[in-house]
Amino acid sequence: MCSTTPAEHSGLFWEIPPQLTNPFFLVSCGQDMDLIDILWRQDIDLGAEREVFDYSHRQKENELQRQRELEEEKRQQLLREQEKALLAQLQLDEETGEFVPRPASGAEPQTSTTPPEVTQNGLFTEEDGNALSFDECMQLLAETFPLVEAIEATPPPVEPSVSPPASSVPALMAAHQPPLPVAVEKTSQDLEQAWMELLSIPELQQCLNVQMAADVLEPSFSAVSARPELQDPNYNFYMPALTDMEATTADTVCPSGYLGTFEGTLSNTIPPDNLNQMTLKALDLNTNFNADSFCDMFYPGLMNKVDGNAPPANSGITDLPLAELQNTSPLKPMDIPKFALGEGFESRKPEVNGEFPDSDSGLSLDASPNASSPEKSISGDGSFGYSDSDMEEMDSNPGSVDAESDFTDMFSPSFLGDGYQAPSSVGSQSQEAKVRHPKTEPAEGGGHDKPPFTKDKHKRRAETRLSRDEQRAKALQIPFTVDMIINLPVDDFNEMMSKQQLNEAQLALVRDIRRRGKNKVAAQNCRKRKMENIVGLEYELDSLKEERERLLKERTETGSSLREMKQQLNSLYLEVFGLLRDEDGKPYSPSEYSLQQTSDGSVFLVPRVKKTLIKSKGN
DNA sequence: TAATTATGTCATTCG
DNA sequence: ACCGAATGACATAAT
Repeated sequence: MCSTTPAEHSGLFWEIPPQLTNPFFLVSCGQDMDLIDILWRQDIDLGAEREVFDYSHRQKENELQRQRELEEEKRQQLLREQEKALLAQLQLDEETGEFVPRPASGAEPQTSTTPPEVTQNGLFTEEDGNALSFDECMQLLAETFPLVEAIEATPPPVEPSVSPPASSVPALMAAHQPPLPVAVEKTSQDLEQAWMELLSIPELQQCLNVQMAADVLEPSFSAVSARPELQDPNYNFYMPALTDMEATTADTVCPSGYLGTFEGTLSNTIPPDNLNQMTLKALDLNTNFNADSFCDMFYPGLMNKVDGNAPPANSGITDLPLAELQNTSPLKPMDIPKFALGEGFESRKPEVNGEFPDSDSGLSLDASPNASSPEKSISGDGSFGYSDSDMEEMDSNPGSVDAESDFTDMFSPSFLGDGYQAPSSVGSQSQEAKVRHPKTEPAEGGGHDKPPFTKDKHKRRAETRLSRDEQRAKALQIPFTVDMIINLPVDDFNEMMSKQQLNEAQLALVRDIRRRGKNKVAAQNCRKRKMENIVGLEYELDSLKEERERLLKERTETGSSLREMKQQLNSLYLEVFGLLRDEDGKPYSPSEYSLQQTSDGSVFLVPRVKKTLIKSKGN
């Protein structure tokens, strides 16, 4: 019966009795005669005999008695719930966060965990007919007034574009109910885009993280965290819901005006005591449409923080809360993997595991393998789980290097473990090289970057990253900076090492760090020199090419000049020879005479005949 | 997706 | 013989 729990109706939808507006309810619920009973009892002036409504007095009396019993039971249950609501806010958060039925109310059959199908099929038993009546009412109401009622029932008019929680509910319903107006989906899409843009703002993410850190320690979230919808397209609703959820506790952090809108609408409609109850009920309602999405919508922070299944692109966000968790919570480092693995998180997808930032720096990846294969947990496993992808994920949080460092520091002791043995430097390197990459590939391959965060990912590529050796040094708690280890002169380095009592693993690591660091610098210098050599050679090549061109040009010019001079000489010769005359005043024949110049500059006319004679004699 | 580039690392040689 | 620099070769990430 939908009208048997006044307290449940004291809130949002009380003004709209579904059983009166929806004929389907009367039919499907199968308790129309009970309703008539009630109506008859409530209004004695009905003017008609009871027999008009009843099949028989006997049946009605039985039903009436049963109805009274149920009402009494409901009333008691309500009292218990109200007591609990007044007891502690924390408990209420717990319930909403856990998404499970209220623990104390044994008389309450099924509420939030009731499968949606049960409430929808209309096959009410007498017990869950009462227990689910309000859910049914909510569903019917939602079906009858999908969007309008949800918003209009809240007195202060809320603008959909700035009220993610209010409008996201119908959006989620739309995923399950095709008859919804198209405008609703469009609105949700716009909201999605708007949220993507909003979430891409680092400041806003940080703002959200601060709040998330405050709720990290909420004890009951395992049921929420275990769900696998990491790629849920409704992820965009997480953060709005998060802000909504946390607006109740941390209004001061998030400046956005919409944070309190949904809260405000509820609080304006119902008394504060019923607020959480109403939230729970509304939650039940929406489990019919998209339970996962709705859960995510209301408890995103918990998911992000606890199970480490934060949407990968959001990995940068999760770093900070995790780090803060380490600092603020009584949890010990070793508790984290136990916590993550033992409380329902084992259902995580494998690739999601790798996606968790810092995961194999001691949390999830290396925590469990540690026990099974200790030798891999030594420096051999990429030096305590630090790998290229790890570095990438660690550095993924812009400006949170400190947080990451704290994180590493927190986990290093547990990482070393009792079975830790000093690796030989050579062995550690080779083994490290073997193990590191296969382990990181799944993490890389399992990326679920969401569009809003791709910019972050690109951005963080440019971030300065802690080198692997720096991470290793942190992991082994080397008391020196990598810079000192590498750049100190030999004497100073030896002196520094002698002052500190380091175990063999630390010594080996320090030696490797120094060797690698030196070699890294040497390689850089070598490459620099090589490049300089290449540049110098290229410059020299250009110079030589220019020289060659110049010489070729000069040779051409010289040749042409030589030809010109020869031509001039020939002309001069002919001119001079033409001016010569013999005793008879006749010109000399060029075939018989020629002009020849001696070394002292004198010019003589030499008869060619002699020449030919000499030549003939010589022959 | 393939090609190219940048960088880190190891092994080896050189001074 | 030892040590550190230099460098070739390779692997991997980034472009």
